[in-house]
Formats: sequence, C-alpha cells, structure tokens
Amino acid sequence: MVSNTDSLQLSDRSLHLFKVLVEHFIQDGNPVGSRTLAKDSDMNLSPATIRNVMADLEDMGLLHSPHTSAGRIPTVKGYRLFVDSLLRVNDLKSAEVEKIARELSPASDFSSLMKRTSTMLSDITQLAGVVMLPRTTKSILQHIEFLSLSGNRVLVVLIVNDREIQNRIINTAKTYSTSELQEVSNYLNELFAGKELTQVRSSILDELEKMKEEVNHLMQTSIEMAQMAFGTEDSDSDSEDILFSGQTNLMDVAELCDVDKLKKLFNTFNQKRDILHLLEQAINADGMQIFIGEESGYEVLDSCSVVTSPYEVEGQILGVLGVIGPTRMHYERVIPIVDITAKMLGVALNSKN
Amino acid sequence: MVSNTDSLQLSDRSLHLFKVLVEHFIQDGNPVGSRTLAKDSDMNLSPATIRNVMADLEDMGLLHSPHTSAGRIPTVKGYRLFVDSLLRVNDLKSAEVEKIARELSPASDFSSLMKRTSTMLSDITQLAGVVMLPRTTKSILQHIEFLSLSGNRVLVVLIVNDREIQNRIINTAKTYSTSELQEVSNYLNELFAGKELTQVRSSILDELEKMKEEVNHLMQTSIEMAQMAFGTEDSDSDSEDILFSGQTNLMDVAELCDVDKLKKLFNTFNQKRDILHLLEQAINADGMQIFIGEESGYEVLDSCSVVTSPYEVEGQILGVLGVIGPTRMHYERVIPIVDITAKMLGVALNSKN
DNA sequence: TTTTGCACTCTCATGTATAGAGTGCTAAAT
DNA sequence: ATTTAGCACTCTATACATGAGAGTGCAAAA
Repeated sequence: MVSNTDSLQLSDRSLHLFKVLVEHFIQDGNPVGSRTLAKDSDMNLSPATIRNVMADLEDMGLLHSPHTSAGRIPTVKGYRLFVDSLLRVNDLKSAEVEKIARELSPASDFSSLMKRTSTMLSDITQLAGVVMLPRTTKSILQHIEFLSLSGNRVLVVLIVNDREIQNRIINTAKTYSTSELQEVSNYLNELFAGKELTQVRSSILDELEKMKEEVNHLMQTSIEMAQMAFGTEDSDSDSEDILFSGQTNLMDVAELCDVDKLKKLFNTFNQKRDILHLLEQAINADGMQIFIGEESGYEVLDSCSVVTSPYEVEGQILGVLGVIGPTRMHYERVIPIVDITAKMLGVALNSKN
Repeated sequence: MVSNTDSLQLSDRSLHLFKVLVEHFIQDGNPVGSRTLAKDSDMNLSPATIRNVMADLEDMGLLHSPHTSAGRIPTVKGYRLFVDSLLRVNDLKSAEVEKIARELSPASDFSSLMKRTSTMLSDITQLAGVVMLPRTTKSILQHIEFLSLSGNRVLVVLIVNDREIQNRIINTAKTYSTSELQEVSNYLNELFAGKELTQVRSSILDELEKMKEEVNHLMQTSIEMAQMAFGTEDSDSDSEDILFSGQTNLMDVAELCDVDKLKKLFNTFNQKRDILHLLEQAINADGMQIFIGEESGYEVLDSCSVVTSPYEVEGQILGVLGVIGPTRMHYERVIPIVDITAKMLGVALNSKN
C-alpha cells in the first residue's frame, strides 16, 4: 500500500505553496488563509484554487486548521517536510559569525567556555540554549596530589583527562605531615598515573588484598588513602553535566504563554533528566539533529523544537549543544547558528591542548 | 505633629480585627469584606460597625480597596504592622524540624550542603529559596601548589580559609619540571602562607621591584608565577555567590500569574546582582530581616516579600539565607523555618571544622 | 483545471442586562 | 457616644446577544 502522504505525490506547485505558507506562519504566528497565501505566493492563483491545494495538504497531514474559519498551520509532519526538504538555510551574516567567534575565543578555561557557549546560543537566537558537557566515560587519571588541611582533613586534587580538575576532601584517621603526603602522592602517581579511573578503582581493591601479606607501611597508608580519595564523589561538579541558559526567553513565546505549561517546561529543565536523555539520542545520530514537537517523545516539549549538533575534537565527539524553542521557530536561522557554533566550539577546544 | 498612622492610636479591637483580616486574606487571597470579617472575628459586631473600623484602618494606610465594591486587603504598611507586632509565630512541628535537620546533616561537602539548604528551603515552603554563600572578604591563603599539565600549562591550587579550594590554570612561557614547580611552591608557601590574599597581591608587586636588583633565579621564577596565579580570576566558582532554587514554585502564585511580571522576576534572579545587593543589606542588620513588597527597593519585587536570616559559625556571620515569595505568604510559618534553617546551617558548618 | 459565487461556520470584539458583593452615609436604637 | 439597621450606590463578574470578519467547502460556470 502506497501512503497517500508520500511527498512524491506532491506537485511542485503544492510544495511551493506549502513552503510559503510555513514561512508565513513562522514569520507572524497567525494561521494562514487562502486569501493571504494567494497574495503572498506570487503565483497568480485565486484563493479558491489555493483552497483546493490546502485541502489536499491537509488530507496528507501536513496542515491543520485550529477551527473551521481559521487559516491553516503546519503540523509536526509538515514542519518535518519543511525542514528536511524545503528549507534553504541562509548563510549567516559575517557580523554574526564574528560575534560567535568572539564569544568562543579559547582564551578562557574549559568550564567558562562551555557556559559562554550556552549563553551565546540563547542570546543570539533569543531562545533557550543548551550545552551537554563531555561525557567522561574515558577518564584518564593524569595526576593525584594530597594536600594537608587543618584537622585530619586532606585535600585530594585529581587531574583527569588533562582538562578536568576534581577536588575532594577526605577525613583521615591520623594527621599526616606534608612530607608523608608527598610520599603517598609520589607512590600513587607511579602506580596509577595514566590509567583509567575505573581501572584505578579496581586496582585499589587488588592492592588491598596484597596488603594483608606485605607490611610496607608507605604502601599501606597510600592504598588506604587512595581508597578514600576514589571512593567519595567529586565534590565539585555535582553531575552538572548540562548547561542551560536563556530559559526566560521562552516566556515571550506566544505558544507557551500558559503559565502552567511554562512551569512544567521549566521543571523539566531543572530536573535535567529528560533533556539529558534527549541529548543522548542526539549524540548518537551523527550530525545535526532536529526534534520537532512530539517527536522528542516528551510531552512537555510538545510545542517545542530542539535543534542540536554534536561538537567534536579530532573526530572524537565530545558532547552535544543546541537550542530549544517553539516549533514555530526560524529554522533557517537557528540551524546554521547551531551548526557553526558546534564547529567553532570544537576548534576552540582543540586549540586548548 | 503626631502621625495619625501611629499604631498607638489603634484600639485593641481595631488591631484584632485587622489581624483577623490579614490572616484571612493570607489564607485565601480574596479581599475581605465587612460581612465576612464580622462572622470570622467572633466579636459579635455587625458588619456596619466593622465597616467603620475598616474605614479608619484604610485612612491610616493599613488597608486598601482594589475597587469600591471589593473587600479590603493589607497594604505594605499593613503587612509591616502585622509582621512586627501582631504575628505570633508557631513552633514548627517536630516532624518538620527533623526534616530540616536531616537535609542539613553535615555529612557532605561544603558546596553541596549549601545547595541542599537552598532546595530544602524551597521544598518546605513551596516558595523560592535563596542562599548567599560566605563572603570571602578575609581570605587567608593557607597553601599554594603548582602542578604541571601538558603543554606549558600549569595548574595552581589555592587553599583559602581552610575551606575553599580554588583552581586556576596559567600558561607559562616555558615548560617547568615537577621538581622546579615543587621548589616554586615551597618558596611561595614560605613567603605567603597565612597571609591575606590582598596582602599577598601587594607583596608580589614589592617583590617584583626587589627582583630587578637580585638575580636569584628561583625567586624570579616564583614571583613571576605567583603574579600569574593571583592575577587571573578563580576559574571555578565564577562568582557563584548566590544559590537559588524553586523559582518555579512562584509560578503558582496568583499574584504573579502575569507572564511578563514573571519574566522580569526570573531575569532578576538570573542576573543575581539585585538580589545580592538586597541580601547584603540583610547581612548587616543583625538577625532576621523581612522585606515586604516595595520595601526592598526593587520594582520587580513589588508584590514579593523576602524573609532572610544570617547564618553564623562561632559568632561570625558567614552569609545570609532566606525565602522569596508573594507578600501574601504564610509569614507565621516561613519565619520560623528560615530562622531555624539558619541556625542549623550554622551548626552543620561548625561541625565540619 | 481554474475560477466565481454563495451559503455556512467559527471566532472575536462589543454591548447589554443582571446578580452579587461591598461600601458609605444617615437615621434610629441602645 | 456607640452601635446598628436601612438604603442607595458602585463596581465586578457572568451570561447572553449581536454583528463584523475571516475563512471554508462546494457546485456551477469559465
């Protein structure tokens, strides 16, 4: 059975009219009627003809009328067709490209670069920006250092992946001198530097076994402290794996003027969980990804679209960034912005090595 | 001239009626009329009498009518009187006290403790919680350590006030070996440990002067690196000096149902600046502080009240925490919650030393 | 195949009437 | 001197009616 919604069945004329309609609707948000479209399409067709075409498009599920005497608006399926086949993305004005480049100048540390990327996205699009931080699946321990604090507290500094610094505080049974801690650091670095964090953890357990036989005091102390150091969670980056900004921009969006809807949306942002899942889908599909309305699978995002792109360094995908806005967004503008931002972030991150 | 708004001129009866009115209004948010108040006040007075009293109260600026045929609602001045003189704060249910205590158990690191304090405040009050982190005016440098990263980058770890860890990355002209960095660390620790950060900064400048004469290589390197270390800003806690949570709770508040108002409020939260100023006022006035409506001096907070209390360790005020909600909030509940939270946070912080 | 003409539907803004709540004032009652 | 009852008045909220405007669908003509 051949679906009658197959876009191949659409004449060029229908497609063109559809495109004009979607553009018109994205522009001013009002349902578009046959009269308006007749004028706007420059095709010298009467409203009646347009009406016939629109009726066909509606049958195919591309358009939809809010009510009998309103114009028509695109359905999710309509947006999909528009975005996939009809959209011509404009090149960005060079001024905008420069603005992005300026914001992503690598002259700052990692976390503030990411944060600035997010705010830049929201500023420039006037929508909500989102950046998913690199997943740290492969965490190579580069260096470990112990510093004595007052009391029996010891500060552990872990340098991971040469980029990420983790601070942890552990409480020890006795007070250690600086030189003792230095020795412990040296010993552990020799043992663990360059290894994967998970590997380190399991090694510690092995060493604990051995310890029962050997009675080297330094080793014993070291392994005990390592256990504590790697046992606690990172005290600092409390699973802050996703950065939002510009959520308030969404308050201007007419489609979301309902306070209740807004509240649900904001709560979803705060929980991060759902958005994280969505972005994880986007990281697997390579290249730019666009979720329109219900396609995301999350009810709160029903009237939203999410435009994402992974960013990478040396061919290695590190994370995803993107923009969240109403389904009725200026895709032809947002798409190249997200695209170029991802690329430039990759460059900025690369130049930091 | 004696102000006719002086509360001393108010009879007990007027005060009691006023109190009942405010409580009633806080309860259900509708303007209270004479009929309702007559029933509610248990004073066996007719609505007409009540009306006379209410007219007096309105003359004094304590009440206000939205329009001729509505009941009356308290003005800011009215709330002030209510909060200062009429309010009897209930003791919290022990279940709630326990909940607070559980959330503030000291068994976690500093920053997550603060974050949990904030979310707990918003959860328990169903309003927005806010915590201002300790101001680091007196920053005593306890320890400085340099660790080599790849390239010419060096990680600087500063331990300040024995509690706060700051990580900074600096780019050096040449690559330093671990032992060189160790020497530099030792030298700088000898020189600066135990001193105030501002003092350290000026000392560096002094040393730079001396350097021109002396030609000790170690010293020279050390001071140069110190200059970079203390010159850059803290890369991590990017002035995250204030923690919000539960902002979305305010979306349920009827007084703020206007999306535009909400947006302004949320933007104010995001900028942090104004709220920070407000909390800084609260830190100076000792003890609990309540800003009602316009009293805060910020237009966006016009229909909000802010209840704050400083938290302290060993008599030393570290910061402020509080709750932001509508002027029409359950003060008798919010006030003891904020109060006890501040006290318990102090205890929790103290037990961490 | 396209257009014209027309009846029809639905929304939205406006106007009108009415019930309900509450007030202020005056005069009577305590 | 206070308190109360009575009453006219004001304002809101609600429901309902009305008409203009926008847009549709369909049948017949071009």
